[in-house]
Amino acid sequence: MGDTRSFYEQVHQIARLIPKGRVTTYGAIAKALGASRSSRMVGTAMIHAHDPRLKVPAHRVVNRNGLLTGKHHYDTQNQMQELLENEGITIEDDKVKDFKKLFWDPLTELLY
DNA sequence: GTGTTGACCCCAA
DNA sequence: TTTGGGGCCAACA
Repeated sequence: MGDTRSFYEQVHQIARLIPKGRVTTYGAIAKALGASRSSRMVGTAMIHAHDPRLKVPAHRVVNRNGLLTGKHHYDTQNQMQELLENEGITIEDDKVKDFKKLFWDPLTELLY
């Protein structure tokens, strides 16, 4: 409300809060911003987040099934997977193993 | 002001 | 189980 920052910038701020070794979803970020129907925009915001100066862990954002839908936007086919595995996450078939356990919901985990 | 584009999501069959 | 179609809306041309 009355926020003049771009939607992308707001998405980036939330994404920076995702703990190492955890993941969240496009939809969850959208919901946390009060724009639950704008999940596609969250994905678009991740394309802009590719700039390392922004320090946005875009690899920790996956779709609602734990699928690595954004992997094609990285330099190599398995870079996203490697980044996650470096944080202790196991990937099977382009999906996050134990997704439910590793899922970090900005709404329930942030404000309590 | 209009049209197009998506790193999505939901639901029906 | 897997597909396919419709809806969504911020940003950009």
